Amino acid sequence: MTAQSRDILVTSALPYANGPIHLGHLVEYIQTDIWVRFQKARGHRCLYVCADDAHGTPIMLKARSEGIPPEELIERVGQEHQRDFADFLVGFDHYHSTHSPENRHFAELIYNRLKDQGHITRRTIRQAYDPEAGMFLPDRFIKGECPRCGAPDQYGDSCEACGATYTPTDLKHPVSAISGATPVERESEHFFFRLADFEGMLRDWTASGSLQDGIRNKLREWFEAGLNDWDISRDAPYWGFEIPDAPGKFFYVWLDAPIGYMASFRHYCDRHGLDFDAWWGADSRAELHHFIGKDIAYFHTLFWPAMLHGAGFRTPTAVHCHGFLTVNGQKMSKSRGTFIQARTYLEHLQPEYLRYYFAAKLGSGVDDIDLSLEDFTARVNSDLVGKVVNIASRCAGFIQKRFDGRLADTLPDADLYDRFRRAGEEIARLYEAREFAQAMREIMALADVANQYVDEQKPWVLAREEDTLPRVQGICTQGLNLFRVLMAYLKPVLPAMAARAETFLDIPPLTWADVEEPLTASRIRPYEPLMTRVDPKAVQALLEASRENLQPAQTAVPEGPLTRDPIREEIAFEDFAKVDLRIARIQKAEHVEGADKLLRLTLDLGGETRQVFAGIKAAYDPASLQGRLTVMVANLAPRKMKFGLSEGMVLAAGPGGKDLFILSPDTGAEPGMRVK
RNA sequence: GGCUACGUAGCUCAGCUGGUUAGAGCACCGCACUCAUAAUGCGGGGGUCGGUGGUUCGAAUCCACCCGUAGCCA
Repeated sequence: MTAQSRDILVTSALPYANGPIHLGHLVEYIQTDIWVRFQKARGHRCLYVCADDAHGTPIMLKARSEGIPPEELIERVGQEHQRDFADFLVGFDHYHSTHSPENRHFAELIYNRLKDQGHITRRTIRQAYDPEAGMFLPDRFIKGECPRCGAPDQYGDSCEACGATYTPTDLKHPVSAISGATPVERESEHFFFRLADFEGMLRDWTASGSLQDGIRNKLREWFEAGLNDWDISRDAPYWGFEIPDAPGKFFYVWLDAPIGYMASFRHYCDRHGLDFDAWWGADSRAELHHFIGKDIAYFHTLFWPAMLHGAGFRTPTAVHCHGFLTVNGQKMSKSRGTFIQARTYLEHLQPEYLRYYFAAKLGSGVDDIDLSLEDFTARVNSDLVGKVVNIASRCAGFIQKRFDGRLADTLPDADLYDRFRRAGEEIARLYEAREFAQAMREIMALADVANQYVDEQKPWVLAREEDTLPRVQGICTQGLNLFRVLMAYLKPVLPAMAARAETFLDIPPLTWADVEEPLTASRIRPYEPLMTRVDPKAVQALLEASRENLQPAQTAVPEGPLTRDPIREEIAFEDFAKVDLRIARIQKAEHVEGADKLLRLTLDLGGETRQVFAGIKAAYDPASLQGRLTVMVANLAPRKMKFGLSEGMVLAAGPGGKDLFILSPDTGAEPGMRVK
């Protein structure tokens, strides 16, 4: 049924070895793993490799702060990463490290070949240097005041308050984040990769149809802006590979990171007797697919193909970008408990819930996807347990009790089975195109049909009469066969549940081709629940645990709101009692024309309404405020403002700008209630 | 700030190159059923398709501007 077997090498981006895997990472590994499992199920030779990205300044500093050698840090984190991936059923064929002999070999090889062909140049640049720590400082390690808006404590590349971008030397009052010393400028010779040498080749590669539309647009923009040299060296002290014949100079971590794909595969080849060059040689006929996040598209669509081409290797067949993960519609947040680590999730919930939910939301585009925990619970329970598992569950009892576990010899509705079988073609096309969400929709539509079938046939009615009882065996055999087809289609997403289904049906591991023939006249085993429901309480516990996770981190930071803004002088109760705080419902929230910071709020006090102007425009979307309860100062003297009269104020915490947080009462509070 | 995406029912999302009364799942309401992990089936209510203006016989779908969200600016 399928075309000839393909050779497909697949990678996910290398996770950085200075911290744990979180749910945002998992979008990518789950997406890739589903695609790989699908290819394998279809009978292709598909290999999935990955590695830890184990070099660079952040790792060097983190190891230093823990008082251990970097080797020890990356070994430990590497083990943690692999355990997390394995527990999420991500099935790498090999997982390696960029701090490995293979990677050193390829980094040097590629560098030397590029250098021999004149694609490397040297140039002296001026850079911030920490005289106390004795090292050059990456932009992110310099802090100071924003040159545009004066916001304190901003990083060396951009301002979080006003969004300005600049270079570290523009910062006012810069300090090193490492030692606190004032950085000085110092000269150093750096090595550059001449990316512009490859513009023609890159334009051809871009046009070859292996990129998503959004990414192609982005590339066009980058081409128009012009391709600049890429700085690929860093000065000692640096944690990485020293550049050959250049003592004290190291490869920038981003140079050897993607080379880690090759190193990992090389290691696999050595163990399994594969011909590396057949996959990576310039004339390779194997496919090479990289799955990455959209934030690192630049490295994978420009530097990486250019490096490969320049060094005489093949270029990628495709680079697949995905978007970011938001939780409950917002960026993952430590304070909201939505910055969820893989390990924390595993302590509360099954990995396959998340695999299915991601599959149900992922398409081929670069759009962000949202993990809405309420939707997550409802979707998994309804689709997987209510629909799919239900088919097996409602048929199994009859076969077991009435027919001693024996399936009928033939299917009563061969056409229906055939319809399920033929749907596999379209579902495979969707998997191949990474349209997982659409594939899940197709599969669930079939699950609905299967439930309708059982409903129409009413085996529970037929089972009451002796003369209609024999038909029950056929109907339930039909139902179980429809379930089996669905399970084959879902197996890339739900490998563990598929394995339980295989045990239940007493069949060898399902492949895509198995659906060609129905399962008849065999014996099944006693039914056991194939999947249990998501417990909303476990979801809540997960959020709580994630919130707790960073308590230590927060207390470890010496500087907090209290040091910046100390508690004010003591007051008497009478002083406090003068302030009349009331619960208010935000009836309307709207932008004020011409106002930079203000929103106009119409507050319902449960009897009267007030107009209040609040300086929270940067922090809240008006639509998200409407209907919310909050707390206001109700007896504050009205104030005439440029845009109208403000009759009170709403309470909010935070330094300002985007970081403002208005108050919410617990459920039960009603507009007008006094807060005391 | 510039650029690239995105903004459709309470929630999560489909809607290809513009064309009859805008769709699905979940949630909600009613009915049926009781085999199944209170699962399933049938029916129903619910949307000014972010806003404003424009192109067109006709726009959720094209254009401009505005608002909001995300990413990139090496």
